[in-house]
Amino acid sequence: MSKASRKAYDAIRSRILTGEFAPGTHLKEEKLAEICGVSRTPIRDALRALSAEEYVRVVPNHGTYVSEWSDDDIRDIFTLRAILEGHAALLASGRATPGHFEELSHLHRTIAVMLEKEDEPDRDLFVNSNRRFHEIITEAAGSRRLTQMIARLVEQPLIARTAKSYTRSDLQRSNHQHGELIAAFRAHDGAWAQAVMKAHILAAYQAYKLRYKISGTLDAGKAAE
Amino acid sequence: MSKASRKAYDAIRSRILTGEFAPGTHLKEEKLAEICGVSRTPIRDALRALSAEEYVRVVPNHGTYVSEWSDDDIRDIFTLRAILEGHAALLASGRATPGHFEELSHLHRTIAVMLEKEDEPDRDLFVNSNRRFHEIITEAAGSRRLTQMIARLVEQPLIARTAKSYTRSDLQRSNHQHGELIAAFRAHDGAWAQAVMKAHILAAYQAYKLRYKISGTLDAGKAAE
DNA sequence: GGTAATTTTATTGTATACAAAGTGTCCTTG
DNA sequence: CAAGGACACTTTGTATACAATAAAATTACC
Repeated sequence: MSKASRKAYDAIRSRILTGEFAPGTHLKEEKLAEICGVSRTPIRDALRALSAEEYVRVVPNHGTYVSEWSDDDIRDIFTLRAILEGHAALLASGRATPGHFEELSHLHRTIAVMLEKEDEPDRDLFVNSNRRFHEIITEAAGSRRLTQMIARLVEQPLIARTAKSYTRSDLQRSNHQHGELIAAFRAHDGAWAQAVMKAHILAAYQAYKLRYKISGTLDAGKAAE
Repeated sequence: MSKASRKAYDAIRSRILTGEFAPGTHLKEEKLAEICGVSRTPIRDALRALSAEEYVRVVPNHGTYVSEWSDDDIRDIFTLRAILEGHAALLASGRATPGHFEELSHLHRTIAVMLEKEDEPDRDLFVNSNRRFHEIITEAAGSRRLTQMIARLVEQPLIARTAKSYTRSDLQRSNHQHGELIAAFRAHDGAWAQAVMKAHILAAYQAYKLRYKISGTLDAGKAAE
């Protein structure tokens, strides 16, 4: 994507992420063009890209609307994340380099240090470190397609909401699981890494559900016999 | 997508599928506009859409090129198909309706009848029936996102090439596995359905590899303990 | 006064013209 | 003769004008 399109893409995406453009909002091209300071052409480019990533849905001849996520969508996202990131962890356990280990350990310690302090946990630090932690693992897995699929699932608003729903002990549990993942990687035990990653993500879903009062269980559970 | 864009999309996509636009080809917008009988604007729409589906890759300020698939890409595609379609089979086993059963059985018989004849197998019939068979299962799984992910993986040229690589006994094995999938669905045994589906796809990868002389094993194999 | 047809208006879709960026060639110069 | 720079050319990127479409409001007719 090039200059103006990129500018428009970033501007629109960030406004969706912050909630300035709420789910269901009808995004009008002319208005967006004005906001972004470019013409409608790159705006349309950006909207099509955002549509491919499910941030918006475009209805032909009607317009494009900010995506609304149903409880079923949320369930599907966590289910697929558990499956795909689990697989990524499996692959990464055989392919991670010393450089990967080092960065993972560093992030693990960073969060641990933050959680040891008395005051309110720094959730921004947690969200960013956590995102990077997961990114490293999917990168280490070494499959372009897998990386892209996961990236499209891990939409930021959902992650941010999940982190907000965490209690201090949830945060500690999460970081403990990160530590266990590192141990599994060091042992080159793919099955272990995969199991920890799945548990890690299903626990996140549980926290999310409790916070946002979604009922129902995760289908992936049936697979984990 | 609307009229002109759709027209361009279909025209370009079908030319990629038939090989008229070979992998690596530089697709020039003006030329495409001439071929499709529309202006460059909908052509660009179509190219961006095809890019999201990995049919082409667009290099900013240089142009868009028909995707070339490496052996690693092929491996990733089959691996991810095994995982995701396996999961779809798991879900479908709990959600398939009598209507689904009926159509699956019909397709199964159609292929069986075709294979009983003495003459050369009708590969077009096989490809189409097979595609529909898998489509029904992913639809029955009832997850929009999962359906879309699988659809993006199952690119037609790869499927067509796979079918071409099949011997008569491969075709029979494949259809036998379809029968076993139906049995698993009828028994509402998700784990069974998932296992059969994974095996079904990994067998397809094996046939593909033998035909096209790709070496290396499938990473997913490690997961199937 | 209500309903249906029609006009108006708001918004997206398409074409075209122009701007920017990159590539290669040819000329100049050391 | 080689290296560097300028220029021309090709191709993509962006803006704008116009066309098509769908929704809403208004008017006419029953």
